[in-house]
Amino acid sequence: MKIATWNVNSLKVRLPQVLEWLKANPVDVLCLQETKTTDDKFPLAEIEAAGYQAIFAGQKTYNGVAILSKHPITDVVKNNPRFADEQQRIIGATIDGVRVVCAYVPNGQEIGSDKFAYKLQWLEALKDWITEEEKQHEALALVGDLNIAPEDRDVHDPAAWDGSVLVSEPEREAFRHLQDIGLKDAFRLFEQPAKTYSWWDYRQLGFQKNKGLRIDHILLSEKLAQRCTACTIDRTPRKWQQPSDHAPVIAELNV
DNA sequence: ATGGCTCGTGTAACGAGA
Repeated sequence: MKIATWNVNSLKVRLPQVLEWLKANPVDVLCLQETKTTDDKFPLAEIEAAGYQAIFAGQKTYNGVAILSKHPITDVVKNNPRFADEQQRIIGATIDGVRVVCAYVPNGQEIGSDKFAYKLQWLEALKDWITEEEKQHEALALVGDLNIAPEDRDVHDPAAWDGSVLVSEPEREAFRHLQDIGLKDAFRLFEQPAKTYSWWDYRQLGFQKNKGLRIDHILLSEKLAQRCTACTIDRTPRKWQQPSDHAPVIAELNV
């Protein structure tokens, strides 16, 4: 199974690129974040025409997540049952025996803000819920825009980013707590080129200068990590015209 | 020091992202 995650920053704008990318990268499962569209406007027909089923949880203007799959999707869950949330940030399902949880973690905006507190509470509740899910599904993948660069090597300029949102110690601690419950960062299971990132600022030629962060992740339960044979970030669509600011992350699983 | 771009909304700026 090939599983991928991509923050598309508006599915309406990016749909042609999603279809183009799937044509070149026919993954089994593609998790999307920031679809920014209500469910009644989700482009289901186009996605089905490309050979994928889809489940989605969207809202107007902000957030929104979806899972595209070549294979049957069962036991769909929307949102974290342990955390009341107006924002559509989680969708999960079982596909080919793998529990897939697609997450769009809050950005946090600024250290000390209400949004930052919400981010940390959200992550704590996510960890509690995933702990329960792991008991029922030993093959589990938590994937998405986790909005945390877990280590300094995931940041183009750690000094410039020091103490700011996405790299702060409380956020990194929350990321480690996800590792404490057995989740493995698929990207770090393998030798990787230095300065590999998944997001680059639209401004100031961020991509051209590789001023990026690795904030999109595929985290695997221990059983699944043992069956992971590769994890890469595909920079190609970031070079396209009118790109998302994020690039897809792909993992290959021997399941 | 700040903002620098790209979304949606809605049709002008503005909030939000990261």
